[in-house]
Amino acid sequence: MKSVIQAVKGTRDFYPEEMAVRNWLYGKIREVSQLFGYQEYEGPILERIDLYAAKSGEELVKEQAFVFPDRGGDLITLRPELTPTLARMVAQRQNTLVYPLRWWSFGPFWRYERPQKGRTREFFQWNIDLIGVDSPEADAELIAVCAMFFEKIGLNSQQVGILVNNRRLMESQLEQIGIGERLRQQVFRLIDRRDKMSPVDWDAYAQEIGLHVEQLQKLKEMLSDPELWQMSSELVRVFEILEEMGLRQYVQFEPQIVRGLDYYTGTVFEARDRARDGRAILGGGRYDNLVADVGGNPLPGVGFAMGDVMIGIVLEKYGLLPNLAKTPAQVLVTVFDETRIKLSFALAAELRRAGISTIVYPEAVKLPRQLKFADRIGVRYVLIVGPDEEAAGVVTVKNLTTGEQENIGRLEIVNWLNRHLPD
RNA sequence: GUGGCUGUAGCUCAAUGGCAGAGCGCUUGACUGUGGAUCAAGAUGUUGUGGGUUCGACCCCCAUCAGCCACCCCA
Repeated sequence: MKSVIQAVKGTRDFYPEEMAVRNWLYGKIREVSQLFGYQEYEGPILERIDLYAAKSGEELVKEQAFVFPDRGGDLITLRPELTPTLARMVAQRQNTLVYPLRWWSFGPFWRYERPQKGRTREFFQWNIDLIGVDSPEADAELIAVCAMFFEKIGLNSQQVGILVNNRRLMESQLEQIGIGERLRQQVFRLIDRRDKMSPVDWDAYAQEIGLHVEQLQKLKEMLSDPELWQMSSELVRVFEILEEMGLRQYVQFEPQIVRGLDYYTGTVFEARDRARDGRAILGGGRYDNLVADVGGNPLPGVGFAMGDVMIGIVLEKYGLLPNLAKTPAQVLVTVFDETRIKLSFALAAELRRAGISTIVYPEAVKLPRQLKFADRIGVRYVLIVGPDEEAAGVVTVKNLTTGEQENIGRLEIVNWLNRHLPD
C-alpha cells in the first residue's frame, strides 16, 4: 500500500461509480444541447500558447496553465478553456461554414491552481456556443439552454438562479458618471469584488483606483438599482424572450455580474446556487471580437461553459444524483463444478448472442460464494446448471431481488429472460 | 503564489510523552445445491515521509508530500 505511486495533485480517479455519474451528466448535456439543435465537436487538448496570448486574460495563461516545451522547443499548453480553440476552428473555415453555427462540446481541461471546494486541476467542461448572430434573441437562447438544462436535471428555480447583466449597459452607465475606457477594466474588477470585500475595504479600493466620492456614490446607486436593466434594450428583449419560453423564473438581473474574462462584450451571465453556496456553477456571455482576435474576420458569438465539479456539488446537495446500476450485467451464470464449466460458458454465450448482458463465474468455487458475488455486484438474475438441471433439461433461475426461483426449460431460457428482464 | 486545519487498519475515527484500539467492512465457520439477516472465531498497521528533542514520540519541534478550507483567479 505504501508503495502505490501518488496520483497527480488535483486530479480525480473515476472509479466505475464516478464514471457512471460523469457519463450520466454527459448524457443530460447531450440531450439538452441536441434538443436545441446544437452539433457536438471537439478540439485538441494541446494548443500552442500563442492561441491564449490573444485574449483569455493574462493570469489564466501565465499562472494557471500547464505549459511545457515540446521536443522542437515550441511552448505547448494543456488547454485551460475551449473558447479560443473554437474561435480558431471557426476562423480556419470561416468562409465555408453555414451560419449561425450551433456547437457544443464536453471534455477535459487543466488549470494549475490550488485545489479546493468546487475546483480541481483537471476538470470536465461543457461548452456551448451560438456563432454568427449578435441579436439579443441569441443571448436569450443560450440562457434558455442553461435553464432547460437545470429543468431536465431536476434543479428548480428556487434552488438555482441565472444572474444576468450586460457589459454595454454598464459601460454606458459608467460613461454617464464620467468613467471612460481608461478606468473601465479596473472598475469592472471593482464591481466583481463587491460581495467579496467588506464595505470599508471596497470603498478604499474604489478610491485607490481613482474614483471620486461622488462617482463612488453614483456607482453604488447603479449597483443597487434592480430596474437598471430597463435602460438596456438588449436586456429588455432577452427577458421578454425568456418570459415567452416559460423560463423567466430562473433568470434575474444582477448589476454586479460582469465576469472576469476580458473578451466579453455584451450580455454576461452566471448561474449560482440561490443559497449563495459556493462559486458559480457556470458562466458565459457575448464575445463579438474573439474570432477576429485569432486572425479571422469579425464574427459575433455567445456561449457559456459549465464545469463538472461545481454542478456535481450542487446536485449532491439537493439529492439529485441518480442511483445508477452497479453492473451492466443482467444475468450471472454460475459454474456448478469442474465438469460443468463448459455447460455454463456455452449457456452464457447463448444469452449474449441474444443480447442479454451476462457474466459467467470464471471458476468452480462454492455456490454460496458465487451467489454472494452476484448479490454484491447487484446483478438481478442468477442461473444455475447443476446435475439435477442437466438431467431434467432445465435451468434454475433465481431472482435475487425477490429471492424466488424456478426451473425453466433449457430451450426456453432466452425467451423467458427476454420477457422478465427490465426494458 | 499566500495563509489556516488535517494525515493512525480497506473505510470512519479513538488513544495524558509510557504495551496502537473501536465500529463498519473483510476472511472462515454455524449452512457439503443457494446471496442478504443473525451468531461465533480470525486476519489486518514502517501511526504520510525524512530528520530532531527525549530514558522513551501517534503525541513535542523542523522539513517535506498529500488532502481539505480560505485568498488570488475562475468552470
